[in-house]
Amino acid sequence: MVDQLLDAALIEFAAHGYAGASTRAIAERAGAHQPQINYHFRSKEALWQAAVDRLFAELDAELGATPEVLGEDLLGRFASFVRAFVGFSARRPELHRIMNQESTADSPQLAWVVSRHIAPRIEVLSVAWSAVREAGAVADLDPAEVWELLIGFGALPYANAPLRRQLFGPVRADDVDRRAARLIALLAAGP
Amino acid sequence: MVDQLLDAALIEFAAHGYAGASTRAIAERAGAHQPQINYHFRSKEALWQAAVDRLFAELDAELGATPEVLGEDLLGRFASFVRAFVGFSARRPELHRIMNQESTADSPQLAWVVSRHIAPRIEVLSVAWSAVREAGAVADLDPAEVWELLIGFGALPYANAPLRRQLFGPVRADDVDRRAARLIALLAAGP
DNA sequence: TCATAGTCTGATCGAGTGATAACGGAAGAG
DNA sequence: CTCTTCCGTTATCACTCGATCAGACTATGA
Repeated sequence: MVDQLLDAALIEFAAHGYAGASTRAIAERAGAHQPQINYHFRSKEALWQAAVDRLFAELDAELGATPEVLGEDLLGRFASFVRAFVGFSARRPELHRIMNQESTADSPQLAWVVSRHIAPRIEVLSVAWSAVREAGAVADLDPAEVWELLIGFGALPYANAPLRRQLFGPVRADDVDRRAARLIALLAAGP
Repeated sequence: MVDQLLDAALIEFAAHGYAGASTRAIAERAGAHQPQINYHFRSKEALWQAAVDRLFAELDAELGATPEVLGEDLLGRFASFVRAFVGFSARRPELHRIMNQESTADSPQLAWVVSRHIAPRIEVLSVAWSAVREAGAVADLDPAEVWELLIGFGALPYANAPLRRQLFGPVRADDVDRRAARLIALLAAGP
């Protein structure tokens, strides 16, 4: 039941934001009753944190499972990372939906997720990108710009899938591959 | 008073989403009492629509005021448009905050804003981009990808300014110019 | 068989939500 | 002066929110 509640919570929080999602809707989606949320988790906020924790754990599992071809060059490794990231963003749009919802104003939720999840990953990305850049394999962008391109072009279209579908119709079958390739070329060649 | 209510509504809706923003908070921010919202507008939804309408009117005013150098080439005109768009997104982050909030799930609000505001502008952008591309001045991207780069790289960092500030500190003075230049180079050279 | 721990259920709490009605006052027209 | 119209204020409506509680159900083990 804990897992069903976390699944339902992710969908509801991603769709309506922290304030807009109701514990009753989450419970109903999970096939449970509303007080079970306060039984298995202390509060709505604790449920939100648990759901976000699990989501980032999924992300790490997917990125860590990147097949690292032995001896592959730095750029090849970075390209694998980009492909995995785009794939995860398409399969699990909830992560960036929640982040976009909570990044519009300073809030305890934003401070919590930044210090616990985002900032450490920015650090890792910065180190990795500096290494690739010093090897001369990619464009002259700072880590912040790389981050912005990853999120803005690699994840946002999936986070805003309902809008995108209304504008451009159903997504192509090779959408993820095509987007990852474009993104890698963008980061390699640069503007 | 109508203008103060619209200003306050934009800030609250952008920060907390349609469901999460309360009419009392909007009224208090505007220095008014809550029933005045239902007096000047029919309902919370009508207030939201009026605020969004005014926001898109501001966007049109800014984009329409783009200084069009006589005889300037197609790419130059498109570059001016990009600069104006990035500048507006930085000065008025509420637009993309609201769009990101409402694009995470199908809703009456999303359908309304798409048919009334987004779809027509997509149409204009597509025609303009096709003209620039056929002139061979820019990269081989479809309009959907251009749209995604404009929003994802040109607007999202400002929509998520609270997150961005926590991660990368205060923004540089030349942030808008720098971003617009990068974006123009990206669209001109392509991946 | 009984006791215990873990989980679920229904009822209910106070607080906050959008919306409405009744009333008051200010300004302009006749 | 009086009537009318516009706008603001107060009070209150029914509803939903997150949270809490007592009691019921289930399973395990002594």
